[in-house]
Amino acid sequence: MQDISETLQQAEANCDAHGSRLTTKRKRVLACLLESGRAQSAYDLIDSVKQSYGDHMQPTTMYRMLDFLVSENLAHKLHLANKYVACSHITCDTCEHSHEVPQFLICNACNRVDEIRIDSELIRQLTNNVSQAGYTLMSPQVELHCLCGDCAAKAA
Amino acid sequence: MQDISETLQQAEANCDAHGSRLTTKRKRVLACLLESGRAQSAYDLIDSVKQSYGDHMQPTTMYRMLDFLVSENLAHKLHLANKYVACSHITCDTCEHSHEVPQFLICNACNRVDEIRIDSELIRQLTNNVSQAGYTLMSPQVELHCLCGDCAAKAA
DNA sequence: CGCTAAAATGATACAGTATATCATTGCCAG
DNA sequence: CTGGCAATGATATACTGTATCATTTTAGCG
Repeated sequence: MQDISETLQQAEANCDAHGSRLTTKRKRVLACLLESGRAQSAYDLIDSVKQSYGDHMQPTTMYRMLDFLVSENLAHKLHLANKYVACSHITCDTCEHSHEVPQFLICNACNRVDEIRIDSELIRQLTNNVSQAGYTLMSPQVELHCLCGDCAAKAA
Repeated sequence: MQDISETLQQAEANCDAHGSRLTTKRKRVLACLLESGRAQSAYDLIDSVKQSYGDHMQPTTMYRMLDFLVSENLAHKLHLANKYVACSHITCDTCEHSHEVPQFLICNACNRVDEIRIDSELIRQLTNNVSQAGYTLMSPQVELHCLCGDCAAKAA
């Protein structure tokens, strides 16, 4: 597990590299996402930021922060859960991962999220299914409702 | 394309077979889903039922109807879109399909939905990914944001 | 430096999705 | 025919997300 402030620095560097700005507020939201390591709703994050920094953000503001982070590939929106999660590849040097199709495993119980890479052959088959059915894939992101190891153990 | 009233009869028979009841209201909701052939939100369906039958259902009621239909495998909830769609396998004689992992292709533009079967080898790989990451799959349902052929043609 | 345009943020209101809770009705087994 | 359970009604409210317009901050430029 990487140091969070280090990750934030890297994120800022990534933004600088193509002329966008990781402002204080944006950084706070990202920091909260990184610290929790879990998926959080926009409203969860409003609470987190308030808690950690005493900064009360309006919903509109929070959604703007999140849109920015997602557009910069610093975070992902999980549509299945209506929550957001930090990208697990921020500190990778290149953008080689950003062009892969991510597969998200979302723990229904504790909102822990693991972002794993899908085998490219598997993606090929999925998209093949899609085009055979006459559809075009828009946002190739696979999300699955799961139970993480810890929560499965507790439940048993 | 199968006749809708025939599908409804089959659905009722399926319910009877294990002692649950496809009441008038439940049947109306299912009929609306079948007629449209598209994904509809709970509130869309309230309008549809009102339109077709003059029956005004409260949100609470509609969500109960939908929970029932989903639990009977007569409909599916599409979490990506927060919408509901009729199961495309109601009229299959056995429940052989219900144990497969469905893959839903959702048209972002017109909400048309196709439910296709995923190759079992592909499922094996997906679930393999999941268990290697220490997770247990809860609701194995793959949903993908797409554009259907018609809408892609219009957009061009 | 001071101006200006664009980017970022603030503030208010509201639309859309979903659930909690308690009351009432209808059905059928004994 | 009645007691209990399944189904539905009714009201309120919580959660998720967006529209709109105002204000502040920043970067670039003469």
